[in-house]
Amino acid sequence: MSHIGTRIASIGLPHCPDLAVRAHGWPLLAPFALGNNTLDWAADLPQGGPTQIRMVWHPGGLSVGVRAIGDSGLSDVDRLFILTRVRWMFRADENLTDFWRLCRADPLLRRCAEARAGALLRSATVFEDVVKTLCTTNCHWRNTKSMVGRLCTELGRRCGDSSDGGAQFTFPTPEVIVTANAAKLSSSGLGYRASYVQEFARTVLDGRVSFDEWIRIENPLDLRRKVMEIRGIGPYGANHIAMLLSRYDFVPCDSEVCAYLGFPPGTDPKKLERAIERRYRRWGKYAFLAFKFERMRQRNYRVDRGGSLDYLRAAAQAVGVSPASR
DNA sequence: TTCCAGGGGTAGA
DNA sequence: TCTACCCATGGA
Repeated sequence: MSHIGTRIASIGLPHCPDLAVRAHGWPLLAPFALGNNTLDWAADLPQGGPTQIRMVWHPGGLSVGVRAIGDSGLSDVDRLFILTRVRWMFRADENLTDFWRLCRADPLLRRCAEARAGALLRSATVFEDVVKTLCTTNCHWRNTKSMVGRLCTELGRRCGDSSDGGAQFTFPTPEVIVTANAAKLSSSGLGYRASYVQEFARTVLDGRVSFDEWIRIENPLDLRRKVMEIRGIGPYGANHIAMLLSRYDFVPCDSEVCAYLGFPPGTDPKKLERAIERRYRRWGKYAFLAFKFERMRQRNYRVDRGGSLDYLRAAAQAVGVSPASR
């Protein structure tokens, strides 16, 4: 394991970073490596190139320490790059006070407000989050982890070893994905999704997709429509991407949601959508967060099926439940 | 071997 | 707008 290197900054947050990391599965995907209250990120710095960045926090604390692992001196440009990305990942500018106000009036989610839960970690770029979302469709979560991991090891740049001892690779840029051999991309586990990923990278490079424009869209329905213009992104994917862009109006209807609401597998998605709309109507633009944290209270909830119970312990306890005992 | 998963595209009615 | 069929993959 590399030693801890340059201290970059401490970023204050309006919400709990520990819960932002532990409340969902995103930090388990490359180019992240989750440690004990640490998250390593394989960053591709504009001037310094591949560099491991370590984010550190205390459970219950409201700040994230940021360090660059190794001895390489960082330029001002790289420092600014790192801080901007880390602030984005941890949603440092997000205001969840309205969500917490609703939580305080709710017997189930009252503790979310006390614990300052609600923020969910996202990737360093919107591009990366869209590609990862494409990798969640029609496959097991373990397959998603494998797909994203192989995408990084085969097309990313090697950074060094993470806290768990494994090599870390950066997430491939749109340029690299566009020029990658299509057959190789497919055989790296993406399967039929390879053409979707490659086509998306192409639209990003030629400017047909503008993430700044997505972020500026006010009406969540318009954002949904815009995102669904990407081939491979349907209603589930669009809702998921909207959530990553801090628009929580819609719940991504997947097999988990279906099971949670007590519907049999294969239930008509429109029927599911209506059920969700009825159930979370009073949460308005925070419907997804209400669903997310309500589900976390479920006794057998697991952020990462097949993963460690320790991973979700802090999050589950913070919102008022004992960890799953399966 | 078969089934299924954090779905979605397409053709045809 | 709805339905049927197809799409790779990998673990159980």
